[in-house]
Amino acid sequence: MLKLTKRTEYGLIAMLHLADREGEVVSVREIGDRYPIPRRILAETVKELSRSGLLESQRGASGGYWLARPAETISVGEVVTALEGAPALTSCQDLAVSGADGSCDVQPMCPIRSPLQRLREGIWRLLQGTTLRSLADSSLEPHQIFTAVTGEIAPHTS
Amino acid sequence: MLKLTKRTEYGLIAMLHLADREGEVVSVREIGDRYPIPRRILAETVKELSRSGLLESQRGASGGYWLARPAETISVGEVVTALEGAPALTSCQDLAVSGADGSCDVQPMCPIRSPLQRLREGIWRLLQGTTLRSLADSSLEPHQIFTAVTGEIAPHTS
DNA sequence: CCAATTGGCACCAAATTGGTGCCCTTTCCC
DNA sequence: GGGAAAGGGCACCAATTTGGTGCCAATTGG
Repeated sequence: MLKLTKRTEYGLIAMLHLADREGEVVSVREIGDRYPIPRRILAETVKELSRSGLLESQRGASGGYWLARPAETISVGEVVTALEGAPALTSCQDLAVSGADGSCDVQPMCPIRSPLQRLREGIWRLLQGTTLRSLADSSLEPHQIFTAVTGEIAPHTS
Repeated sequence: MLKLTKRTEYGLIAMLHLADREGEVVSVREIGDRYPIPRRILAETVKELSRSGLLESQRGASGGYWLARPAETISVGEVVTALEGAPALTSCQDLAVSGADGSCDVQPMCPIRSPLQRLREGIWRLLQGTTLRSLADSSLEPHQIFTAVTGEIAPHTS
């Protein structure tokens, strides 16, 4: 099913929120208070993003998370990859590993003929080409961010 | 998980095969003999494509399926939609229905601000912009077609 | 020391996927 | 007319994926 998982959506929301607070240390509690997301899952998700190196964290009382890099250098694709793995193809690696027809054995040039692979790659490029900054700069209210990502309406936007 | 279902992959393979035999009536048996796909599922899939109007069929002894329209007018997006439904957003319909913030109530103009929606739309456009013909014209051998779509290796390419 | 916060696992229920079984209907061909 | 070859319709099933919890340990500021 060509769509992102809830966890990925949550992750994007969190990343967006952190992008908005760039420079500050933000706790999961704060993020959870703003969006109708199961706090627990949010914590899991953010933890995962931290493990993947997209976020950095500080434990303890006044701890929390923050973007590991500037928002304009983090792509949606990276978030997706971190939370649900690279979209199967990753160019043509998969084929190379299984020892396919032999045309794309060496990694150097990789204009895989398979047009469908290219299609998938196109999607991938789309994701990689969209940065958190470009997402955040659309001047969206918190609840709008939620709506934008999930397609649902935020119940308790507080 | 940003990826197509097996059924969709099978569907694409079948459509590609039928595009190659444009003008002829092709049975599921023939398609099934060429690719390592559970015949049964293939039949289900093709039936579905027929119900969606992408294929036409003829019952009886020498029956089979054929493309309902020229291969250059059928997009990958249509096949995907037929087999796994339209990718959730279909522009902004979903939001409008649920009565969101009010900006996109009327259907006329729809430059939804939500950039993520646009992202999903971009993917969609990619799929809609790729025709069966453009897929088929990459001069692929049958087993290469299979490999292209599934990312696996065809066992009995016969 | 205590409360706030992140870190790590194991576990679970529901939905989605991938795949079968079984039988009916239509049509060609002998 | 009858049988074989095809498509059509459903119901059903097992494995995987998703979405979500429980529970507790480790860190750290006050």
